Amino acid sequence: MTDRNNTDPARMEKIVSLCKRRGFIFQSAELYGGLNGCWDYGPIGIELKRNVKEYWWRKNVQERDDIVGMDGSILTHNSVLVSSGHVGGFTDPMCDCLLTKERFRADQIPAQSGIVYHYTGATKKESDWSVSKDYSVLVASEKNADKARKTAAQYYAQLAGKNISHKEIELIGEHTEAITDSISFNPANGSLLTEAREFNLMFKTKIGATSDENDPNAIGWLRPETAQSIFCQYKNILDSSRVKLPFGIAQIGKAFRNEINPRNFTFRSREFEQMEIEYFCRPEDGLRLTEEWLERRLCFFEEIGIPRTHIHILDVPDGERAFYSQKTYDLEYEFPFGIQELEGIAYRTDYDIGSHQKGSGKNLEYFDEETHERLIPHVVEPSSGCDRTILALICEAFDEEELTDEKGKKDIRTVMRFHPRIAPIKAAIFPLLKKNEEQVRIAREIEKTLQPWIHVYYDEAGAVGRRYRRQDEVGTPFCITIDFETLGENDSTLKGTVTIRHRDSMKQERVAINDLLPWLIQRIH
RNA sequence: GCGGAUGUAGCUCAGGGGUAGAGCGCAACCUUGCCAAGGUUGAUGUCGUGAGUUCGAAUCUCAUCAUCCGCUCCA
Repeated sequence: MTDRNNTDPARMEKIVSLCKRRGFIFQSAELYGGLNGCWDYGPIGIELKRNVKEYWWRKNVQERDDIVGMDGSILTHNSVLVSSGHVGGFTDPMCDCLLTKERFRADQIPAQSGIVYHYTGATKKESDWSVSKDYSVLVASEKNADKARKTAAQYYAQLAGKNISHKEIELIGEHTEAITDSISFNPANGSLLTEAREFNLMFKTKIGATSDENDPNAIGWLRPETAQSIFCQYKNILDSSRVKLPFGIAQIGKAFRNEINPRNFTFRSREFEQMEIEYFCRPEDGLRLTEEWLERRLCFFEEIGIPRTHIHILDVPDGERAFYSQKTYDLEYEFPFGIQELEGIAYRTDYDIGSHQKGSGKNLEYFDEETHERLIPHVVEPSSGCDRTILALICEAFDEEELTDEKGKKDIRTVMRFHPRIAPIKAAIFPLLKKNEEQVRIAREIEKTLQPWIHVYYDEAGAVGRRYRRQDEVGTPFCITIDFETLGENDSTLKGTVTIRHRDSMKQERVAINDLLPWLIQRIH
């Protein structure tokens, strides 16, 4: 098994740098110092992202009879997220140890009893430094008074500054108190913890110009996941689309989480895009369909250029899954900053539709025409992080190839080895020499012919070798060069053909201009 | 949120209380008959932002924002 902590920061830095240099990804509001956890896609990056989203949509909606699409609003009704459990449960009450600064989940601290030593402040011996700040230490009994005093002195020594020893601290206002079942103290050292603070990971907003702070109807949220709008519209889609169990609803869209600590380039962002399917089924089919979706999703990643050998399948064990999930697979990718989740495939049982039936008071049961049975559908959810997929594709594609020319000179070629079907630019078109009017004319004609069908790029600047290398850095799989053979010089049988240079092998072949479009479409579809 | 580091041209980075630097890249022209870095010319920076110290700050101090590393977190 690969070391989960095997990281390569230097490689990641090169990737981030290339992303900026070539217009894949920029930091949001960089002009103003940057907005933490937000990123913008540039001209090349957006093409890559569109290609991935369009391919996902094609495979999961257009090429299937049993899945339909939707696009829900980002602003979300308060009740939706109350019913789903996000308003109450999407928070982590956290507190910090005042002495070690270690962080704890407030709800996971064991209750403790003992004697608390309270202090109101401290002074430093033989100096005029003093501080009046309350602090307390919990110890098992009064026999541990020395330990309590030492811990308190360490705390105040820290406040006094660097290089101050706890032995130089004189404590003020000591008094004791017996206490039972307290969760205010660090179990490891007895130090007082900070007050538990709620970290709600959702962005809250007010709806309406004259909204009242206290009116629950005026509270709105930016959705923390796209799934809830699907669950809320499940009944409308059922009634309007003539779908029958099992069926799916697919959605691609933005979601927002106020992450405590955005990290690792676009991997953990506060604003991100999800590609989700909620696949509704009968209870007895849930586990089987979870396995089917796992396989289908692995195929998808393979088809866009991430081989399944590069994906780690994590069968999330009991106790680590969300409470409603009976089975969850995490698909993880080996990023240069570590192995991290790309997609989750979760069997969510009837939790979602059940919660909204309960929360709304409306009947959301499915009526089976054949068996005359009413049931709450179960849900299998393949949920993919779009931006994470893009980042994985960029990391997977990035390559620095060492070349040696015939004179023995070494050279590094930076090349993005995207699968042609997701490559931002499918083909670049070059006249061999921009001074040759006939070559330029034909190149422009080819550009016009291909443009309605595929994304192409025309370039005539500098030597053709340099233009090839420029395209390598944005991952263009094919370069079309209009040369002297195209004009019929040297060999009249080659008239009307062009050179196609392959990105990965750098090999060349000749293709007739009239065959170009089908030749390309066959390779990029 | 805590601790450490960093922030100077598009990228990578050097420098350093008194005129803003290099390489690559970019633009134009020349050259170029197929894999970048040959020639000539050129553009680009409030030295992350704000405040303080100073006759003078890109340089020193503080704050702030952002990025990276380590913790923590990721229903």
